[in-house]
Amino acid sequence: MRVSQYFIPTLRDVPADAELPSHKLLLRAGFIRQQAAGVYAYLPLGWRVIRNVEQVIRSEMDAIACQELRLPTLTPREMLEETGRWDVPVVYHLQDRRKADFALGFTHEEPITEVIRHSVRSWRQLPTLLYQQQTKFRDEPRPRGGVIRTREFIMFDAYSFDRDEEGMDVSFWKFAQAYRNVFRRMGLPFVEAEADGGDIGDLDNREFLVLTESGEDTVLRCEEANWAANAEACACLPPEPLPAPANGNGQKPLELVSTPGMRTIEEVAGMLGAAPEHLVKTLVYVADGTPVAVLVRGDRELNEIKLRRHLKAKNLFLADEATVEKVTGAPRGFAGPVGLSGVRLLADYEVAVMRNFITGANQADAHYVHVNIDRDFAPDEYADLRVAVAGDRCPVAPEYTLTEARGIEVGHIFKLGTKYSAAMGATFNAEDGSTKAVQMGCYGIGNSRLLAALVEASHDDDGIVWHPEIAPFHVVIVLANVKDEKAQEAGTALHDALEARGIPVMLDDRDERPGVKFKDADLVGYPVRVVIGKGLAEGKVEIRARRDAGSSRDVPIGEAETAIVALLEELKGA
RNA sequence: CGGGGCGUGGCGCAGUCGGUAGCGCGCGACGUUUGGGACGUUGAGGUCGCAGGUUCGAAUCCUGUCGCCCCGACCA
Repeated sequence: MRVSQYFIPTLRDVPADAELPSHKLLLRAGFIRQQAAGVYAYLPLGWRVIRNVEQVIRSEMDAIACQELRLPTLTPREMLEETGRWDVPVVYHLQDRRKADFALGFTHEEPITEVIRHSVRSWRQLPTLLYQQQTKFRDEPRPRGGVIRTREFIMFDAYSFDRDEEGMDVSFWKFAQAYRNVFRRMGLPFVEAEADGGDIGDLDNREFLVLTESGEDTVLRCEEANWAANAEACACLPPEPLPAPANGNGQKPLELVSTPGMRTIEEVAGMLGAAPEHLVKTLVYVADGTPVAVLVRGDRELNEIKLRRHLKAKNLFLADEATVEKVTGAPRGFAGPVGLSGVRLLADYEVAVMRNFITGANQADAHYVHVNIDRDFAPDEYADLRVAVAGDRCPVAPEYTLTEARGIEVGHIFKLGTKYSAAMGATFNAEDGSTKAVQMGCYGIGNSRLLAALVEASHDDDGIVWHPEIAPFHVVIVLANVKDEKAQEAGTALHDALEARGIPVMLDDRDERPGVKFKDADLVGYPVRVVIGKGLAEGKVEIRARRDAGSSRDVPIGEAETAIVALLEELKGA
């Protein structure tokens, strides 16, 4: 391929609305263009990377006998109503000319289960693994970060169907391994993390994240134990009990203090000269219509996912001012556990070991100091309810502490059990003659998001640095001076030789100054750059790896082909 | 949905006491140039997001509306 004939609209200036490095570079290097918020066109270079990603996934799916198919993008309303998902907020709805309702596919559990329930009758047909790579539509409240979070995106989604839970387990781990292979082949540094399954299923699930500053998710890691979890799902161990003070129980007398207008933890702590961790905040939530009060140490965040799970609540939100006042008898900012009645009172484990702390007094402009559990109040129960943070003990190896990092979720795998098969009647005849619901799993990779994650993970000040496995082209041959006929001949010959070997190669034959071509080569990120220029007089060409300017070396033109092939092999391995 | 910011040639921007739009890059032509985003000459390209309003006159003032970005909520 020749650069002069290829559509590579590179930009010198960064479009003003790009902030993330990946977004800037993908725009500047001519890989993507925006059409609307969260809606992007993939230009030839970007599309080649997407196709390479698909191809890597395809080959790993072949390896586990997972078969590619193609489900419709239009999903009939009735199908989504079977599982109660027609009204999910992110679904795009539309009507045909007869006023029949359809959704644009936002995920495909229903359509795939539809296929299975009509075609799988016997245990002998299971397990079955199926996947597709297709556009998904989700009306995201806030698209962001270029191609990281979009409303229309390309996704790999796979589904497993098994006879029983053991089989589902086997399929789940097959996919986990396939995912590792996929990301490794792309040279992508990733972590596997325990995660929250959201509403998709609350069984086992596992996230694959690329660690990068600009990630949307917070990951807590224990490198010693090789363990990680998404912060929203990371368990917190109950703290060690405090050592008993020498002088009795160490409790000071309860005291009511005036704190006019001091509502936030910072304000109260500041006024009373106490550290936030000596306060306990009392949060009032409404769970399925019933108010509950929750205690968390002042410097901690309540984890709503944990609370929702603990309460087994479908609907959970922070109470409004009026409800708070009704429950506590005080305006927002002064709620406390002392004297609180008529409401279920939960406390985070950490609160159990606190002594002489500060809380709201359930009256306007007042707080209690030296509050103590049992003496002054008693929670109905304790639970793990706070958000985990760096410095916490590792839940699986408590002798180590967790560190925090940001990550982009690029893959997520779930065990579904019979959630969808039961709802949709996907059953089969088991070996013992009974009728059972199929055990399912679902598995996703954000292909288009991966494009951004790959760039976030591999770029420098000059541009993108592609791994050969997914690079749009492996090699660029730069003709320093196109007017030089000898160089042209040599470049064309080398180009043709590499192409004949099946190596995707680009010949930069534009009538531009060399500097322009070098800048573009760096920006686009070809793993290997060959320059045919001054050295040709001595029969030499320059070869260098994009990732390492210092790797530049001159080789005799006759050895260029083998040197390039060897360099590509080296780059693939590392 | 709440908060903040921004809409002016393809891209980046300037242009508010209101007077009929400018700069850089890019683009076309010609010439010189050719190892890290060259230079000269010349040329094309803009209903100033849209709709109302105020005014003799609006990119500029007022009202409304649409779009885009960022933070948060949300993220099946």
